Amino acid sequence: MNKPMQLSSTKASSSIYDLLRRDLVGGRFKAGEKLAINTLKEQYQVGLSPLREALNKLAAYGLLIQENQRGFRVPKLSREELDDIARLRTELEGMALERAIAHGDAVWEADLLAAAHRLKRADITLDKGEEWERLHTHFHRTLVAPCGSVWLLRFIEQLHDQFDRYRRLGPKMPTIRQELDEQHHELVELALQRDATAARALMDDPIH
Amino acid sequence: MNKPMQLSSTKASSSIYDLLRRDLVGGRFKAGEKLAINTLKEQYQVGLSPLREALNKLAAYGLLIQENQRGFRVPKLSREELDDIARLRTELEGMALERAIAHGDAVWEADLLAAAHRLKRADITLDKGEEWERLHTHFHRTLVAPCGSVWLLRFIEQLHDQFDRYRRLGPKMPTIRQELDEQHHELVELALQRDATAARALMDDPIH
DNA sequence: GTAGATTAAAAAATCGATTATTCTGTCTAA
DNA sequence: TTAGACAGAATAATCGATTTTTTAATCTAC
Repeated sequence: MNKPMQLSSTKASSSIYDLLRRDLVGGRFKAGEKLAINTLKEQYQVGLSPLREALNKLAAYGLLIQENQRGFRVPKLSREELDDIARLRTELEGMALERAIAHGDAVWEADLLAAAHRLKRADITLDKGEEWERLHTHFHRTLVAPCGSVWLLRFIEQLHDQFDRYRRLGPKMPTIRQELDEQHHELVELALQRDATAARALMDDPIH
Repeated sequence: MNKPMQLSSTKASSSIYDLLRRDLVGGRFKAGEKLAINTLKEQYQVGLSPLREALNKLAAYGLLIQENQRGFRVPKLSREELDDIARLRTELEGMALERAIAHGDAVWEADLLAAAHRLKRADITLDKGEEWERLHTHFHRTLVAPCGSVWLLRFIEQLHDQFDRYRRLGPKMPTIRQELDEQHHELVELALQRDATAARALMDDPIH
């Protein structure tokens, strides 16, 4: 009972990484913007070393561009890249969903129903916001979780972040929300029925 | 004529990253090994900051594990992960090859022939070694280059590195070389004939 | 003897300051 | 007027030292 037993890591480097990642994906930086390290240092109240290490990781992850001797920059958006990301994400998520349907057990079914339900509630209650984003991410993560491939999940996560950045920074599409509701519901139905073919076909629909 | 005009980046952080990546993929570290930062610092003759930034990038890339407050570790090998990597790599390369066959132009055909030829020469001449590895990598990179998806290429590269690490660290398979020769040759043939289906079928063969 | 506490040594993470590079505005020569 | 050179300011990258945390070894109470 003596040890404080710190449950979550209090490492400066990790937490600044999470914060920056959230803000980059959340579109709180302009595309193409140059990051002023000293400004960030003050804004996030961290030292230079942890900050630089976080920026390096984010660059390796693809949320930042690291230029030779001139610091870090937020990647520009392009129509071509958005298409690339959306298409590849569709294909990889489809692949993962097929495998998840083949391997997922009863616990998965329960988790999936729960995630879908919570998302639906949030859809009705809240207009938009961080909470909805969190639940939406969680739903998609749950959907493909038992696919059995750590690397596939890793890539999907990465593409998800990229896609979200485009969704937040790019022009808004107001009608998406309702279509999303129905698609999510259908996906759950098909997953529970283990209908891999139909689920994959639905997944190939670019909006989800 | 005054400026020294440094052609290649002389950034400590970048070069140590490349070196470490090469050595990790090349199997010069034991799987599961803990990296002693101070030892690395001396071995590679770099400062602490560039070294740590490189290690952070490698962790984000998946060639190192970063543990809470206890430094960096070389990932362990597991049969399951090898299967995961090999399978996913096969699927993604197949996907990329299909697209490359659809989009590749005459320059690609020439590059591909050249890369295949050089690889074949190296196969005959050199027994094994860094040069063969370099040419082998280059051949596979050329094969999928015009697939049109930056992100797909990025993931394939990543999986390629992972697979190579297993190939270098895991138990050796002596008969692979010859099979490789033939498969490479066939792949070129099918690519030039634009036979996507057959090429993909060949690609699905786990050894290549 | 053994579990748990205590402390010393080792290592990782972070900080503050220094060095190297790039950027910006001004000047000069054609 | 303008292209190029130059100097000063701003910024990025790196270093050396300090702080924090973990690991290992030893001790103490039961």
